[in-house]
Amino acid sequence: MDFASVLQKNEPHQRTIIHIDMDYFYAQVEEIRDPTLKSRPLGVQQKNIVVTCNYNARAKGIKKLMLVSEAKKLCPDLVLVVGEDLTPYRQMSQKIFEILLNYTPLVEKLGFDENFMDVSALVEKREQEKNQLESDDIDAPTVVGHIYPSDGTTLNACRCGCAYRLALGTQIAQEIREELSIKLGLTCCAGISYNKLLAKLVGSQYKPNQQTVLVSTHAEQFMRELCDLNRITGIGQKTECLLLESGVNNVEELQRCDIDFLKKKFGFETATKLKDLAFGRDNCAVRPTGKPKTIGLEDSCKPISVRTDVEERFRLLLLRLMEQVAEDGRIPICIKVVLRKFDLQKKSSHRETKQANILPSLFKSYSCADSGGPKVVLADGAQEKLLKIVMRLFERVVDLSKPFNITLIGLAFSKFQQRKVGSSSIANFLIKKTDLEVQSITSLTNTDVDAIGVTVDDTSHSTPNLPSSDNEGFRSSPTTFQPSDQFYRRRTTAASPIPMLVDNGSESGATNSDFSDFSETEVEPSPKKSRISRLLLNKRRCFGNSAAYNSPCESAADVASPSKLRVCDLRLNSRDSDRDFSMTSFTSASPNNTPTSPLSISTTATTQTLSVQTSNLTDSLEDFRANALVFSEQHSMSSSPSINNIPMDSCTSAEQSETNNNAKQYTTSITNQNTKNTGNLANIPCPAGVDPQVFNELPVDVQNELIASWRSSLAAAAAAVANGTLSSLGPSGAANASQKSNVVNNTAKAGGGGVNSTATQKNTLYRYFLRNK
DNA sequence: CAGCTATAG
DNA sequence: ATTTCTATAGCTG
Repeated sequence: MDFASVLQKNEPHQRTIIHIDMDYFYAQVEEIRDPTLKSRPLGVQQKNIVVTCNYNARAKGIKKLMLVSEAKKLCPDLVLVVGEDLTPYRQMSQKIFEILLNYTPLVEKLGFDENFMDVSALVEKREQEKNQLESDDIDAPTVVGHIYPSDGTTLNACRCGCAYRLALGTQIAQEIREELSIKLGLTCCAGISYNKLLAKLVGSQYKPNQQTVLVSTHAEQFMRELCDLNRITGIGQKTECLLLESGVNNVEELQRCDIDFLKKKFGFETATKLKDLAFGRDNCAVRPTGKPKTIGLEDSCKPISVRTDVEERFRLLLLRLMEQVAEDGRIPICIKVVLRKFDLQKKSSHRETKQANILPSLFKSYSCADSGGPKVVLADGAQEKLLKIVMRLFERVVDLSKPFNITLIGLAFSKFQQRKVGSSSIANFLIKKTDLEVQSITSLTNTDVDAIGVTVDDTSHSTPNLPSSDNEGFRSSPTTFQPSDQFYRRRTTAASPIPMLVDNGSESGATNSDFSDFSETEVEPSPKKSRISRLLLNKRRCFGNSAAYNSPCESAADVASPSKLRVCDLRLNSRDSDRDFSMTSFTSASPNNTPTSPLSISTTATTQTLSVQTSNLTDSLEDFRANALVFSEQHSMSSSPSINNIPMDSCTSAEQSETNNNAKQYTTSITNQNTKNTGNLANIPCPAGVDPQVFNELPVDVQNELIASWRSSLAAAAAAVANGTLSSLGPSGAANASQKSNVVNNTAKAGGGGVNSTATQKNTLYRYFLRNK
């Protein structure tokens, strides 16, 4: 018995999969919104297309994706409902999804109107219940709905017991369909089989509002009878074309054809996959659908050739998009524009996209009394900032000095942060996964924020705003400290004993696109990270600290200082982190150290700092030192001090901590900001904003160079103020008549960032050593 | 990583 | 032949 069940687990038929496919989904939703439509031929219209229609309309010959003009000809009394805003369909889709989740957590959405469910566990439970009855009731369970093939074959062909399980599956499918009908008034089809591919395909055998089951013994035949290759999910137009070119015309020929022949044409992976598909083999799991990775909108349109029209479209898209983001509750840190240019040569599916990272501070998050968790809205003024970013991305696709025609405009948010509270919070992450101990949540003075003239928004959970500049809102990895990406990456760099602090250095925080977004104000190209790293490494070697350099932290530039973490940034990506946490066994942490949730912390008025202590601190000492440098570098461009805020004598004793090569000295205080320890000071004056600790460790020649570049930086800033210099911005080349005003407008808007960009745009040594102040 | 293509509904 | 409005996975530089 045990042996048999082990064998059974290795059978490819052990699972019970149900595919649920709503009938003519959009049209059904519209029928619910207006029940009088049920008795009439109904089509749902997007632009000039009838994207779907009910069965009354189908009876008149209306097909999916038919032109409106054509449909009207076929059926003059066709009722058309515009369905370009997908909100009602999205909401209904969500209701369906939630009902399905009551049967099993293993529900995977495929579009708005289809779902896969792995009901194996439910089936097994019912099997056991039946066995416990010990009655005469050992007959196979009644099969509900259609059986493939339709020749009266019974469901007992396979010895592994899959027929029995699938019969139970048909009962479950029936229950699901009934519930959807009663609770939502929706009809659907269901396919029941032992894998996703077959469940999906067999479900459409009988439509609408019916269900069909398929057992393994007839899978091959079933696939063969599909005939058309593109009926197989996974074989799209391109692949079908290639197969047809190769002389493979239908499923049967794909089943028969030489695998080596396929391998030559498609490579090993694809060839094997194609063969498997042809025979109905598919072992891929039902992957539970979580929060979306992107939230986007797009709008096709008749050619647009004026910048302001484009901007207006983007504004509307952004507002609509924010409704979804609000509902979602996560803060996105990347925005992408999607454009289709009118181009007869290229296919209409051809799209160009540009994306940019954005600051979380553009959003405000608040908890909502109503059920659904936190909501996210745009921060004050964020709409205009985002729109500016969007238009700049637009201008990277479209050369405004030439005529253009845009036929599709899209906007999408991605890279979502997620609030995590409780067991998966970041502080627990620190406690459990590392040797770190959360010592205290100390209040960091927000003078560094105030000093640069920014008001901190007490009421929001958003991060403090960065100084006002034309680039405000951009999130640029190399210039702005944002820990979240590093958290994402940390998931895959598990080796480090201190995941918070160490990155394996393989990934650069800087990205080309980030910098090209900045390039309009940053005259110099972005500093090469490797250059900084090498510079730092060399400095270390001067001090003979090579041992510390053999630590997992290879690249100083990739390290983030935990002492600089803003608690409100401590959000993890939802699903990924959930998975990682759940799959990692932790030793339990002291409950007393269970931290306040990031949410509540960040509501307080001051910026917060996580102060941490590590037991093997000596090993990471060098990391911390490196952090000081790196963070300064990251911080300098986005929060470059205005001239008024550079204290000429800032290297006073209070600001400086002791110069000491002994690592243990660091254990008392990692965050220099909180250090009361004034220590003995080096004689060399330290440039403003540079960590004296760091400064003092530099070779004399570098110190001198640093001071020199500091002075020149001051001079530049002074000059900028004196001249009222504005940053040069953007392409202001010859504009044709219709776009001239746009260009002027564009230039006028460039004013914001003047001093900053001039003062620190030089790629000076000083900039790299600016401290986080 | 950024951007594109293929895929699916 | 190809359209609409999404969303994801995977490839490439």
